[in-house]
Amino acid sequence: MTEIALRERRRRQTEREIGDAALDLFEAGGVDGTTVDDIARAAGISPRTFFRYFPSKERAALVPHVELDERVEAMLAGLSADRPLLDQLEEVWREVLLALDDGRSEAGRLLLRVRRLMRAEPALRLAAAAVDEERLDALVGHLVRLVGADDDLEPRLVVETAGVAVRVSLDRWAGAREAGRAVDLLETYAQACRVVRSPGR
Amino acid sequence: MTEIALRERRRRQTEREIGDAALDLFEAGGVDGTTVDDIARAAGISPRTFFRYFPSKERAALVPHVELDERVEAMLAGLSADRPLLDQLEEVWREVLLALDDGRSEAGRLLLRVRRLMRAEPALRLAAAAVDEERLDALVGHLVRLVGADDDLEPRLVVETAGVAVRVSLDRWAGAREAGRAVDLLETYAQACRVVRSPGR
DNA sequence: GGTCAACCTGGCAGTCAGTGCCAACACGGC
DNA sequence: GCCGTGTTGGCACTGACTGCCAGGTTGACC
Repeated sequence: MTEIALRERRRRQTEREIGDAALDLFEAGGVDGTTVDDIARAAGISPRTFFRYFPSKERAALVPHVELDERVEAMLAGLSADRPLLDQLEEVWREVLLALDDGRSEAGRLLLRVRRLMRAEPALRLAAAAVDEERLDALVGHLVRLVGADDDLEPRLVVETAGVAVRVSLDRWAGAREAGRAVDLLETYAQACRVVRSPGR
Repeated sequence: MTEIALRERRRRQTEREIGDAALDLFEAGGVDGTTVDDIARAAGISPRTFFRYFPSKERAALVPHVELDERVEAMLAGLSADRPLLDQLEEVWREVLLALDDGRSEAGRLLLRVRRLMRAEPALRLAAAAVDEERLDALVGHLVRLVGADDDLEPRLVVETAGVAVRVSLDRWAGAREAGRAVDLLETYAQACRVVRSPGR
């Protein structure tokens, strides 16, 4: 029992250490300019061990934020079949963006670094897309079960649509921050949701 | 002049030959089970030459359909700033899907094979996502210039939203076809557009 | 018809990502 | 102190991808 929890905590810590090292190196020398050996050396582990923690070097920059993830999980578990799904999803993502506290919270600071990097690194965008795909697929599955649909077309479209608003908002936020401009993430997201809801002019 | 056109035609032909070989092999043994050497051998070229045609093995399965691409290009060039962009984009994509003729046209047959493969092959989905990203970015740039916006938030969201409808429709089409069910691509797309336009309930 | 220049191609050698296998090791439970 | 489980690192290997160079092709031009 406690043993498992202990190991889990240890694992998380190592994960974070490797992730931090990767992020530093990626920022300093680009993803292509950084080898797995570099990351492993910086994190004090062997390359072989690196691949026991991450399936690719890009993924090391995308360590999930456990605490935030758990909150999302809880919110998604609480979705109701009785209200429009898009409304509820937008509320959930809004909560998440709020938790980033414009880059001041732990999760926010981290995500800001990652999204900034992503803007310059196609390889990172790809890796992030793969992660997103998995998560959104799972979410679609959940929604299908929730509303008892025999067809996942609508849930899938709603999930993807909501996802687009989030992704575009985050990207613009990171881009503006990088350029020194201040952009309110939540306001951008609200605007994005508006556009997505009535995209014709 | 003519020389360039000739070389271009030659190049296209080789591209198609390599692409066909890759598609065959991917269908037979999966993407992971196929090496670049395999593809090169089947296409009668050296591995070194393969990489002069494609930047990765996955991309060999995603050879653009020149004829269709040119039509799309022409349609996108004819977009007007005076009508809602989403309406126009949906019309363009509708034309494209129409040209697939439910998998009976050359382009349709090819795309059906590719989309089928993509459903089983994450690596292919990733590669396709990278291609899409580039194209959609270019389209967003075009729209920004067209409407003279100082801000690409709205065009980007519109383009991505329209893209989601297309992608989801194609995926469902390929999936249904694979399962032996008949699904009308255009009808699915129309339904997807409807959902995307009023995603709440 | 021969020469020139601009490609196109293949081979070679090298880097690096990622994996299977095995031996050493850490550690909590007994 | 011993045991089982899980973690780690080294080794060797496959395979993607690249830079470089040495022929070969081909159309253009005299």
